[in-house]
Amino acid sequence: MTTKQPTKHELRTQETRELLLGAAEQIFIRDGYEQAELGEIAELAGRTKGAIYGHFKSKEDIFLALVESHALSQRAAMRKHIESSTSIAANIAAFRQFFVDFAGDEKWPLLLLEFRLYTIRHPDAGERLQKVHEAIIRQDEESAYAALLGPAQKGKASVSRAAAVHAGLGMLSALQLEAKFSPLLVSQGTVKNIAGKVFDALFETK
Amino acid sequence: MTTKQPTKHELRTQETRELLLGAAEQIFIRDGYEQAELGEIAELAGRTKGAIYGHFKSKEDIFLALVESHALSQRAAMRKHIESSTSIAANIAAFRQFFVDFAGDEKWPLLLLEFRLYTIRHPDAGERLQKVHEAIIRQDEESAYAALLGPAQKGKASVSRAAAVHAGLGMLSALQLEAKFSPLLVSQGTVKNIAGKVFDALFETK
Amino acid sequence: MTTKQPTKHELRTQETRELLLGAAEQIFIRDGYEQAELGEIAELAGRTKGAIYGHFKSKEDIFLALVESHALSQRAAMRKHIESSTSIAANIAAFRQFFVDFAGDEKWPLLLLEFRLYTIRHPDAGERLQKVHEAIIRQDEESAYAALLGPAQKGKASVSRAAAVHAGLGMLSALQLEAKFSPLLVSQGTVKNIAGKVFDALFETK
Amino acid sequence: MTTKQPTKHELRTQETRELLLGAAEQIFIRDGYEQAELGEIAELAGRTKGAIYGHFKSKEDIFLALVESHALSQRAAMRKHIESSTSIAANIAAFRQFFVDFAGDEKWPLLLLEFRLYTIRHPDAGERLQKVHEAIIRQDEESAYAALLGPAQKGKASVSRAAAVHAGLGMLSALQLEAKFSPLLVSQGTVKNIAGKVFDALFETK
DNA sequence: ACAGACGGGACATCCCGTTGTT
DNA sequence: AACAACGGGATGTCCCGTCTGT
Repeated sequence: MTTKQPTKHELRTQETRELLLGAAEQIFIRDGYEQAELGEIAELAGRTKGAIYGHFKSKEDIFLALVESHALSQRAAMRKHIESSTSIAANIAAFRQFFVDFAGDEKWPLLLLEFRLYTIRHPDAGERLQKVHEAIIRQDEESAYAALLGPAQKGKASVSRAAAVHAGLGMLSALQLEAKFSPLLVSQGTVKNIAGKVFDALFETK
Repeated sequence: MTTKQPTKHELRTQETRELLLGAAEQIFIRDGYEQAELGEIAELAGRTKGAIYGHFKSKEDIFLALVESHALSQRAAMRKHIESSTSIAANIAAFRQFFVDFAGDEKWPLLLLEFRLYTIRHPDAGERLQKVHEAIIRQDEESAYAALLGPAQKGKASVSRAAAVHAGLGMLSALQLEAKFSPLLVSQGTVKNIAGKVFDALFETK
Repeated sequence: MTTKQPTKHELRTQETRELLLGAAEQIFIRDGYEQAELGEIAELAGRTKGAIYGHFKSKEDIFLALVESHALSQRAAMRKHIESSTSIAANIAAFRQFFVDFAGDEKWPLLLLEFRLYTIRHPDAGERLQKVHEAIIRQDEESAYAALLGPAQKGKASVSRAAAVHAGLGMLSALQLEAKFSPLLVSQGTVKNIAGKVFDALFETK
Repeated sequence: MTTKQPTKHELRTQETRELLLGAAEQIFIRDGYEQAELGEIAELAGRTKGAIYGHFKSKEDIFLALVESHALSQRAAMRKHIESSTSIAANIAAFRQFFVDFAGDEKWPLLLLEFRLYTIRHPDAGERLQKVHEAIIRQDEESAYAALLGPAQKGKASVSRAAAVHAGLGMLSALQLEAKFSPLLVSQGTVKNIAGKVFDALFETK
C-alpha cells in the first residue's frame, strides 16, 4: 500500500481543518467577508483563533481556501454528472440541471458573490487568488464548453459558451441574493423558474 | 408657495451635501460599504468628517441616502421615458432599453448589490431602510407593471411582472459585476447582449 | 506680527504632543522599544491610544519622533554652550563637559542605545529614519568638528574627529547602561570619571 | 570516576543542545531578545519548538543559557592566555589583547548588550540570572584583578580595576554596535584603535 | 527526545462617532 | 456648518508555552 496509515496528528489536523472551513462557511455567508470575525469562526468550530492561524495564513487565506474547496467539490460533482452522459443534448440537460440547482443553493451563490467582490477590490491578492481561479475556471474554456454543449450560435447577438457560463453563474448568484432580499416576491420556486429561462436564453437551446 | 427662495446659506449647504454624496458614491463603489472610510469620503469632497455628521446621522445613513438618491433619479428618468409612450409595445421597448442601459452602467448596479447585501445582513436597520425601499419599490407593484407591460403569461413556469423586474435588476447587477471580474470574457458589449436576452426571456416578448 | 494667535485647538494639540512624548520617554526607557505598550504611554499621558494615532503614524513613528526631539534639543543646548566660546581650547573644554554630562544623564543614553539597536535591525525603516539621523548627525562632520576641536592627530592609531564623536557617544551610552547594571561597582561618580578619561583618550588632549 | 561514558543517546542530545544554542545565537543577535522567535531558532537548528522545550524551560532560559555558555568559554579562553604569562606586564598585555579582540568580535558584544538590557528590565528574573552572573562575574573581583594587573592608581579620578573591567567591556560592546550602526565612519579598524586607547586610559598603563 | 497542534492572551492598528471650537 | 482632536472599542495577527502523540 502506498497510502500509509494516518497518524492521530494527521487525523486531528484534517478534522480541525474541516471544522474550521465549515464554520467559516456559515459565518462568511451570514456576515460577509469584512464583518466575519475569526473569533466567532473559531468558536463555532470548537477551536480558538490560534488554531486558525495554525491552518491558514490570514483571514484572506481561510476565505480563499473555503471558496477553493467549494469550487473543487462543485466541479467534481459536475464532472460526475456529465461523465455518464453520451450526447450533447444530454450534456445540455445535465448542465441545465446544474444551473438550476446552483441557483437554488442558498450558500454557494452568496459565497461566490462575496468572492467576486473581494477579487475586484483586491486585484493584487496574489498567487493564492490564482489557484482559486483555476479551481473555478478551466483552461481553454471555450473549446471545452463547445465540446460539451455544441458551438455557440453565430451572429451579432450571440454569446460565446464560456461567457455564457460565467455570466450565467454570476447572474444566478444574484438571483439567490434577490430571493433572500425579497422572499415574498421571489420565492425559491420562482428562482428555479427564472434560472431555467435564463439558461435557455443564454445557451439558445430551443 | 411653501417652497421659499433658498438663501445663499442653504445653497452652500445643498452643495456640500451633493459633494459628499458624490464622493460617497465613488468610495462606496470602489471599496464596498464596510471598507469605505468616512474620512476618505470627506477628503474627496474637500470637507472633513464633521461635515458628514452635519448632514447625515451615521455611516449607514449616508449610504442609504446615496442609494435613495440614485433610486429616485433613476425612477424619474424612467418615468420620463415612459410618459411619452402610448402603447404597451412601446412601453416594453422603453423598459427593455432601460434594462440594457442599467446593465451597462458601471456604478448603479454595484451600488445596488451592496445595498442588497447590506439589507439582508441588517434586517433591523429601521425606518431609514424603509424609506429607501419605498424609493426603489413601488406599492402595488404587480398591477402597476401589468398596466405598463401587459399581464404576465399564465402557466406553471410563468413569472409575475414584479418578480421579473426585481430578479432582472438583481441579475443584471451581477452581470456588471461579472464584467468587472472577467473583463476579457465578458466585455461591456457582451453585457448588453446578455441583458437583452435576459429581458426577453423574463418578459416573454416574442 | 507674523506669529498669529494660536487657537485653542493648536494649544491642545501642542500640549497633547508633549504629554505623549514625555510619557513615551518614560516607557520606552523603562521597557525598551518592543516591550513598551502604547496603551500605557497613552494612559500615562492622560490620553488614549486613539490620541496617539492622531499624532503619530505608528509605534515606530512616535519612537523616532521622540529620539528626534531629544536630538534637536540636545544639539541646540550644545550650540549654545559653544557659541559663547572663542578659542579651540575653550571649545574642547565645553565639549568635554558635554560628554561628561551626557554620560551622567540617565535617560538620553539609554534612548540612544535603543535607537541604535532599532536602526540596525530595521535598515529599511525609511525616510523617517533619515530625518532622525540628520537631527543627530551633521553634514560634513569631520570639517565641522575639526574647526571646533582642532584637527585630529596624524598617525596610524589616530582617530578622526567624527569617528571619535560617534564612537564616544556610543560608548558613553553603554557606560550609563553599565551603571544601571552594576550600580555598586560603577557608581554615577565613576561614570563621570571614566567619561572624562575616555574623552581625553579619544580626542588626545594632553 | 563519576563521569560515565556518554551513550549514543546522550551524544545525540548534546548535539541537539548545541545546534539549538548555535541557532539561538544567530537569531538573538540578529533580532534581539524580544523579536527573536523560538520557531525560527528551532527551524534554523533543524528541529522544532518541542526540542527547545525539551532542553530549556523558557525563552528566557535559552537566552540565559546562551549567554552563560559564551561567558564560560570566554573565561576559559582568557584563563589559558594568562596562565602562560608570568609578569604583571605580560598579564596586562594579554588582557589588552583580550579587550581589543572582544571589541572586534561581531557577536559577543551584541549579545552582552542584550543581556545587560534584559537584566536591567527583569531584575527579578530569579536564580537562572544569578548563575549567568556568576559565569560572567567573579567573586572578590577587585583583588583578583589587582593580582592580575597590579593595583589601581590612587587619587580622586582613579577607577578601580573591577569597575574598569566592567565599564570597559560594556563600552566596547557599544563600540561594536556603533561599527554596525555607522560602518563608514567607524570601521572595524577604527574599532580596534579605539579599543586600545580606551584600555590604556582605563588601566592607566603608561 | 522530538514533532505537531493548539490554547491563551496580548497588542498595534484602525476607524466611527462625539465633543468642544471657530 | 464645518473643523479638529479625541475617546472608545473592536479585531486581525502573532507567538510563547503546553499537551498529546510518536
